[in-house]
Amino acid sequence: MKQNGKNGPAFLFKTLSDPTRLRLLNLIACGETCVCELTDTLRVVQPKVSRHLTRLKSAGLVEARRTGKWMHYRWTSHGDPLVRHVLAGLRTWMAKDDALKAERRKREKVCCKTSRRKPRRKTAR
Amino acid sequence: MKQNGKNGPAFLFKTLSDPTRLRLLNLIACGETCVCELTDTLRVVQPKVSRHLTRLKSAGLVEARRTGKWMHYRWTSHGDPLVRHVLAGLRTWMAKDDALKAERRKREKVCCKTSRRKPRRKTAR
DNA sequence: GACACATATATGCTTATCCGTATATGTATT
DNA sequence: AATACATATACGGATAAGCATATATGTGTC
Repeated sequence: MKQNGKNGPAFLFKTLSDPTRLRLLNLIACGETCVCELTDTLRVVQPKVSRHLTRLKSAGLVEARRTGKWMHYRWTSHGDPLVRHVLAGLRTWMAKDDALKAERRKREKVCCKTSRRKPRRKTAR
Repeated sequence: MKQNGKNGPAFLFKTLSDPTRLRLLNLIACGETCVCELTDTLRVVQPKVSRHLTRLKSAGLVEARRTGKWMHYRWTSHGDPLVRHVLAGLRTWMAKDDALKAERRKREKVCCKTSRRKPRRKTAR
């Protein structure tokens, strides 16, 4: 029932102390998101995204679901009270931040292979 | 009049990611506390306590007041919304933690040098 | 008041450790 | 085999611990 990662506020806050992870949480806050979408939107190399997602999951902040090759990440739905509380405050803060707002808009423009058409070629840029 | 330290959630959460700093916040949560009381209760060397308190202050989590040789630290009263929100959640969590509860009780037993001169000032929450 | 001295706290500085990143390689699905 | 994602390793930068010392205030003595 418990996640394999460490618990306690120190680990939670350390997980939240990385800017890249906050950017990831910001995008995932809009809804379930696959890794390629995150990589394309943030222009961050995929291994880096993957590593941070693993950390977010071990802290109980996000959950993952697999469909074929794609991993879909979403905000956790049944975290402990402190996690839920902090996430709520973070959502409020992120809604107001201009840079994060821009990335959320950009995410809408990125053509994700899972949700839209399936271009045979890789998504360049 | 804003704090000189960095702002933003990444810095805030990083500040909260250290166990010693959480222990300090836990003791200070009970009311204004001087440094000697913190070192005696936690059995942490004074320079270490001092550095962590500086960090907590730069993150806007605590405020300091000087009376003579003694520095009194207390939870911040006018932080930004995210700080206030996170502190509130943290207070709830800390109230339930057994180890922290024991340290709060121990703090009451520690004879602070300032207490002989005048009683501690409890701050309203 | 000027001085020496004690106490409370802060700060340099060095060392060790932690942590994020980049590159490369491995695994799984189609 | 190609694609999407994960992990392993090495490395550089950030940061905390430890020790010594500096600053600041208070107290006593003259």
